[in-house]
Amino acid sequence: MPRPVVDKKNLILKAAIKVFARRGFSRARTAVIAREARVAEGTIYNYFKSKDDLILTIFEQTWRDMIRALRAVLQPIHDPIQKMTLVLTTVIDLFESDPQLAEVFLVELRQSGKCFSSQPMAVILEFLDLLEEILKEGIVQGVIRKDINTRIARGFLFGAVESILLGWLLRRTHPELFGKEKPYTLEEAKETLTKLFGTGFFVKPPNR
Amino acid sequence: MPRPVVDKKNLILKAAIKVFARRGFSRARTAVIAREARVAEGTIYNYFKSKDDLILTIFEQTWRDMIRALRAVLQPIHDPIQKMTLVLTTVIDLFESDPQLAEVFLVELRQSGKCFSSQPMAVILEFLDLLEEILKEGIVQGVIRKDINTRIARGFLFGAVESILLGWLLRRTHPELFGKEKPYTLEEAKETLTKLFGTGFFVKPPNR
Amino acid sequence: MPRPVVDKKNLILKAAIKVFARRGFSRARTAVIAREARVAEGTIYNYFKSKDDLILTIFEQTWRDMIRALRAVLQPIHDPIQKMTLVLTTVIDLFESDPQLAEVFLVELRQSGKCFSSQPMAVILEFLDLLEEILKEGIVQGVIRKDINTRIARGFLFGAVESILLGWLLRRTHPELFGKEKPYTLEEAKETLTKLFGTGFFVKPPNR
Amino acid sequence: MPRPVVDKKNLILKAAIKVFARRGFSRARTAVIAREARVAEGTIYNYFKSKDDLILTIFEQTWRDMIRALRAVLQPIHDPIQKMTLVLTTVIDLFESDPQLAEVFLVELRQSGKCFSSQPMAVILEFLDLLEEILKEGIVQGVIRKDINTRIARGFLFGAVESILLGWLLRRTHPELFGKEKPYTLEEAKETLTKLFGTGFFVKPPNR
DNA sequence: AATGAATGAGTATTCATTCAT
DNA sequence: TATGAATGAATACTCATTCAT
Repeated sequence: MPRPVVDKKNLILKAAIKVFARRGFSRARTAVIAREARVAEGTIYNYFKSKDDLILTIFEQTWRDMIRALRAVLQPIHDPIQKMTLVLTTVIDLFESDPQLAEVFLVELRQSGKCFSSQPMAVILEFLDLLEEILKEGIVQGVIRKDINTRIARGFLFGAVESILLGWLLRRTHPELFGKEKPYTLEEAKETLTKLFGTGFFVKPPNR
Repeated sequence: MPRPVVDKKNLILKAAIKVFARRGFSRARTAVIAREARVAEGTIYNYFKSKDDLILTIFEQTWRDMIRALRAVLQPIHDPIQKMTLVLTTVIDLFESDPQLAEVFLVELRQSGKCFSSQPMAVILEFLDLLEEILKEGIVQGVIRKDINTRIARGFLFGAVESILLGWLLRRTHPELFGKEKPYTLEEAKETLTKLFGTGFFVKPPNR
Repeated sequence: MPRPVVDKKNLILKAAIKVFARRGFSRARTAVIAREARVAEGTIYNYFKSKDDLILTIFEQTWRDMIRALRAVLQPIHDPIQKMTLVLTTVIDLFESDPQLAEVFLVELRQSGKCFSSQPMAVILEFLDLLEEILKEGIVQGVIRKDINTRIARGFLFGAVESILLGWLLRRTHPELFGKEKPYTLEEAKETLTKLFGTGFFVKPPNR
Repeated sequence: MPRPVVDKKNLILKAAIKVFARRGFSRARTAVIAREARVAEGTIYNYFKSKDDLILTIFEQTWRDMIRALRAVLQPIHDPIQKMTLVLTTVIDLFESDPQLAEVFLVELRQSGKCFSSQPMAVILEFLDLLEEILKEGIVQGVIRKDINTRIARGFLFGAVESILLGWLLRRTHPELFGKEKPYTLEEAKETLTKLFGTGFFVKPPNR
């Protein structure tokens, strides 16, 4: 009855995040991931189907965990505005706290050629659904304007968050691209997002 | 007077767009691009440094042309709101008119591993600068609220456009991902964008 | 009295024959053999040194059993012609009764890279010796011509049997290779073998 | 207009025969074949689909050449007995003159897992057809007995030749397998073959 | 400029075998 | 004996790029 003393699957996942962030997806070698995880190369394939499966699992698992956690936290809140703010800032905070994970999600994942296949899209859609639910609640409660297509609007919110994170990340990793531009903090970005989200989506702007 | 009877560089570029859209960047073979362009494999390398250079050139050239055209059209217009609307809808219209180009920009480019390197970022930044200029004009003219970081806000606009286009494209290419969702038109998306942009950014929302 | 309830070694051997016949030697997976035998993968290695050892053991054991059985049956017979006929038809009958075994011997064994090594050759040589003994008896008794090299002649007989069986097997497994050829039965083949073995191809043999 | 100064395809084929004979098919490395042929590894794949294709081509081409040459030589001969003798001895002589080729055909080919697929079988069948034609001519002319199934008989002849060659080859490459056995020459083997082919094993053949 | 045969660096994955339990 | 998770050696093949013509 051989007992896994340690959770090898997790070990490999952690190692993969590190290596993907360091070298990029396509330049990351499975041999290096194995060494970093202190397992044999073949062991990776006891837990994952392929290198693609590895990055897709990282993606999916992180989002699923986040969505589950969000739903729990959202439960007792009733104000849709507060809910939306919580969701958006939570996502940003997660990636701020783990820039390697952010790198993998925003940059490296796209190299895998699978990033728009059904597996990862399913979880993204789940997140988009969460956003849309909140928008709809807001409409019902009369705090969100009702003359918008929520399916489209949820995409804007997602796009805005991506844009914030990607801008922040690239300024960290490739500052030379931005010349002497004064950088901004994620705190500022969240504020701006909240303002624009708020006054963009709120009912009763001047004369509507 | 040895004028090239045909513009081979352009021939290659067109062929590349077709093949990238059909097979994806990494699965696209330079040999196939050459065949499609009816040139020898080596000829590609008389005009382009590498396969990466090929997709990056497509990217850059398209954006530069678009930015140049936009600046020309924008010249006589003074209303920043009108300007911004024109910019955003023009971008959307371009990709709507050439879905293969959209595929290459939104999906395939990301596989190249160079998509966040200085060459393509420079032109994106140029576009972002254009957006920011308009925002600043709007602030000066008092029609855009001034309590926002324009550097951050321009990113939202860009992210929103990307999100619209990617959603539209994926619904075309992978409808199965979206189940029975009722699709939306780009026309609807532009309307929603204008509404949210407008009432989000305008001065004099309720009590500010 | 810890008697194994079942003979695992034999279980594994039977499973291996099945899998080798189904997938071919090199495409046969030890994991599949283990599953088929309802033992753990490692258990195979309690009984066999390697995958090669497995197929070689099948080969060797089958021949050894056959040779032992043949010697017993041959004992009371004195006519060399009768003996030879018995030997050849017995071999053919064995494989006819177990086509999977035939597949393994005639086709799969050859993939192992060990099929001409000393272990399996030893048993083949033992069979060839048996054939040669009979030929020599025939010569002594004056019923087999004495102007032939028995070492060479025994090879012919073995080759003829192989050719019969291989032809029969391939017509079963790959009928498409033979087009519309009318197949033949092993019964016919045995008859032809007996005729040609006895008196050759020529009409009116010259004067020996 | 790049001109191949040397026939690379042939160079590769020759190198492959050498390496297959030296190391065996499965232990032969494509890198070594390339080095031996003084071409790049990739060049092999400009001429051959795979490593399997390489050995299959060697097999097929040699047999096709032999069959073509045989048909030419056979043309003016009318005596079926003479024809058959010529065919069998020609095959034996070819392999005697090129033991590496013999090694590849009799031993290494079998490791490829493709040796009974349609491509190589087709050419073997062509050779078997040649043998059968001769047998049938002999029957028509009344020199070959007509009470045999020629389809089966041709297999015996092929099997006999294989057995001669394999015995001869193994005695060269693995003499230890045969203990102190006095070896025989291919000359002796051909004689024995001719005798047994003609008149069989029996002394004083009965009355047919 | 054009050609296309030649190049060769580069690696994910398999699976027979082991060994701690 | 039995287990099965862990191991890691081993390698054919691709394809972007070059360069002699």
